[in-house]
Amino acid sequence: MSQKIRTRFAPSPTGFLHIGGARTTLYNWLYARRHKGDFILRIEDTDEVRSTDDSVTAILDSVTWLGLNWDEGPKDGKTDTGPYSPYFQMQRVHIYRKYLDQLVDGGKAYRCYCTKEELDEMRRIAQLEKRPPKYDGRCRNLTPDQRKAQEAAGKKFSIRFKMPTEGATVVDDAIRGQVSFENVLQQDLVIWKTTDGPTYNFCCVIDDHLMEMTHVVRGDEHLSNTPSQIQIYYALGWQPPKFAHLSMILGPDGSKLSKRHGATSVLEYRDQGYLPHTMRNYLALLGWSTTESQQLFTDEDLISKFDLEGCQKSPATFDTVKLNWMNGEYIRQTPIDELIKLAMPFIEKAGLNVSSGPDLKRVIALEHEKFKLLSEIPRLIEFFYKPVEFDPKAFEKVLKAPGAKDVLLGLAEDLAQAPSWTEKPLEERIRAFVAAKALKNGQVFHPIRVAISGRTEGPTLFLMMEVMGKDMVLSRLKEAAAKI
RNA sequence: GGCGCGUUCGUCUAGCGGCCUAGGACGUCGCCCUCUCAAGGCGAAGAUCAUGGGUUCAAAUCCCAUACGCGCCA
Repeated sequence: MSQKIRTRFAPSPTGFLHIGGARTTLYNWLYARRHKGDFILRIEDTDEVRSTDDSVTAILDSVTWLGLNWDEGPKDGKTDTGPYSPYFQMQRVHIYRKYLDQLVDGGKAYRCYCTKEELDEMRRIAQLEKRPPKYDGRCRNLTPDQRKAQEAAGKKFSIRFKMPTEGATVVDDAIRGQVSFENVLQQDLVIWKTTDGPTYNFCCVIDDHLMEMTHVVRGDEHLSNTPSQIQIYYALGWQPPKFAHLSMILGPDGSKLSKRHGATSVLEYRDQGYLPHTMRNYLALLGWSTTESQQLFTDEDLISKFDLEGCQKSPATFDTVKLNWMNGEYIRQTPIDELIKLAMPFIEKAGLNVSSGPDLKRVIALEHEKFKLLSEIPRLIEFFYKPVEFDPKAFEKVLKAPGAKDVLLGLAEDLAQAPSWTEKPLEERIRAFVAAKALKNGQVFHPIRVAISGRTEGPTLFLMMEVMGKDMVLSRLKEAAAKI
């Protein structure tokens, strides 16, 4: 009988959740969901200096917004829930201590009394001699007497893990296959700091084992640490989980995605008006694909098709243009009522009052296919709710054109008599007006559009007039004419 | 410096020895639709598969070097 799949995302709360972390979270989540397993969130806050509560909150908000629900982990910045609680590493230090003692007592780890200065010196000499700057293991085989002497001298110590000195450690990676590392070349890494605290590589092993992780899916940057971690599993008599190392995400210039490429925080994408589903779909495709090279996926689709084996080994460049296209696709698929709910915060933020004036539902429907970001909705609909602001170029080119003023005035008079203010009759009436005056369509249609919206581009004209309403259209036609 | 990873259209990718005169998607360009802008439809351009050697009747696909990029250790 196969084991229940358990995956985790284990961020350090030293900043916001960035795009790379979001993708790692997504892949872990997808894998767990696909196999009806559990997805766990764990906060790796052992770096007391850099960890902040705000970061914890930002990360939880980000993962929540992305819609990647976790089965165990923090409930908020301080408390958590699940059978393996606590999920905050700082609350687990006593556990790490226990296993640390076990390793030291078993001769698998040892006290290292070297000071920072000594280590720096060691490194300097190694570099001069063109040797790899590796810890030379001078404290590895101290006699009890030598240790006593060091401690009598009041020397502080860190704890190092004894790496095997021969053979190789093979990482069986779900994405990269078997990657082999020679043990001699690995250092005796510090698992407990002089300043009295466990190190990342140590906690990670203990927690992943105790929390019964079956798969560790994480960024590429951890691949080189994996052999050391595997050896710690062995030293504790444990079976390592299956690993999968994801390639990095690059900015448009080919360097690692960072702030200078624009938005990197998940929350920034939320604030720009991307839909969570867009992020899930786009991020899934950034480094993973199906053989049919399908682009648009429902969540069910994604869950049923996602697989670690289909992941790309090479780094991927984040492409905002494609992200925008995809967001447009999903906005178009969003029913109007739901879209309005999503758009309201952006409309309010822009200070646009839509409580009176044309029916918002109809206005949104008019522009629906144009939205790529929720944040651009206010700009595209504002002229329905605010006095017309003429685009200077449109004003010059269209309204200043010969005859435009007469057209607007004539039309205002004619339309005032219109018995019915709906799209079709309006179109017929205006076309008749064009014919009667022996004008061309453009000579009438364009000035109307600019007069009532201030711009040259916008929704289909006659329906826009219908939605705007007779009074607003007529007064705008007259106002525009007066300004020419 | 050592070790590790990577390299197919501008971008994301398909490809796992013959179906590849390298397919799809985004973007770009053209045409159609048309009251503008979008959306939509149709079509086009775009990759000597990083380079150089092998292996094989046959290589983007297997092997070996080199280059470049990146990561980790410090």
